[in-house]
Amino acid sequence: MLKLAILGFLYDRPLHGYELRRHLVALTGHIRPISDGTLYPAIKRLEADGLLTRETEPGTVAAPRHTLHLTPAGRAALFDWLRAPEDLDISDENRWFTVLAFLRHLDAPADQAAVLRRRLAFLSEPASFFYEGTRPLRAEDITDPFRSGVLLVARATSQAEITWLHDTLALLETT
Amino acid sequence: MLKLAILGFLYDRPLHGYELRRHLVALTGHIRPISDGTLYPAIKRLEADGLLTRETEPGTVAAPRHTLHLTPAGRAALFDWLRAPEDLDISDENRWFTVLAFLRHLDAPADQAAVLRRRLAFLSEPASFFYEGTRPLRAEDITDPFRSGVLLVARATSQAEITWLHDTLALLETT
DNA sequence: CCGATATACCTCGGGGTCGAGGTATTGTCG
DNA sequence: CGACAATACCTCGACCCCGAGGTATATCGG
Repeated sequence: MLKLAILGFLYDRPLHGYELRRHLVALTGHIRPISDGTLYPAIKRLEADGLLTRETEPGTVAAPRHTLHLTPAGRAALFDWLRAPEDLDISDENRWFTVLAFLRHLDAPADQAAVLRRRLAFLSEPASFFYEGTRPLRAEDITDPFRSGVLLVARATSQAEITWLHDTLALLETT
Repeated sequence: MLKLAILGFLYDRPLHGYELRRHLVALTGHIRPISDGTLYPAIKRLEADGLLTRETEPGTVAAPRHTLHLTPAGRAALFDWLRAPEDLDISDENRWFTVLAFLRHLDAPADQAAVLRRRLAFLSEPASFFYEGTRPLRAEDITDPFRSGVLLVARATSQAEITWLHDTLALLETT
């Protein structure tokens, strides 16, 4: 997740940790803040896996900076992930948004469309949120205003996204 | 998160682990599946903290069941959490939905309204998802269809939820 | 009566995340 | 000139989650 967001940002241009952090904060930070204790070990792991290299430059503003460059293996890992996201990347909105943020890096519109279709399939599945004993509750049966809020918002979200998915899939097919 | 969902479900009625699991799967399982290796240790932790007790009953259908009962301390912990959710519970949609699923357990409408207002404040904050170098990008500046999809869906979601929040807050004030 | 399935629970290792804390440099304001 | 903020990076322990695997009982079809 974090791992792939890092690769995605570095694909555009080499960054040093602090800049990378700003990008990550913009992408998901308002939802779920990202701490140094998460970011720097993640960078180390990626370096250890050979997906990126660090080049130390004398600090232009402050302490010496480690500019991070994606390796060919790093680019390959990014493409692999984008072509075949895990189920969690499809179902969890936060992760899904991260996939979308970098999906343009895939060059084949057919590959992009395939990913969008997986999300569409997921959103089209009926989901029941609540149970009364063993019986799943329908939206109409729920009297609690907060729980019906959950259903209302969830449905509005899927509707908006399904519409967008159809539009974008149509657009990809004309390409 | 999981912890509080467990307390929330047990508040309604005592359940054994397997039933609890079904409830949890219905609530968030289609987004993010919950594994045994997560659930049972969580139950153990709650028991160790004195928030629930386990009563072993001879299995009615299969293996002996451990029926889980909320203790007074468990009920108190649930109320504390609902009255003052963490920032992450407010900002992360998955967690927020869990808060909403159990918010009816608070008996004071003023307390419920205060929680809804925190979510409203969060959704009203302007958020920029993407940067070009150091400059935050506006929705109009984004040409990538996938990234503009992120913005479009995010905006549709907040709009729907803001409307619902206003309606529900009005409803709570008449009570 | 055998195997499959559903019920029901548990452990363990690997791995990721977090917050708290630490180090060091440069620029800015009073 | 001294304090402070911003830049820039790093470590550590605590904690939580996950998947893989294991145990055991009841029921039902063939």
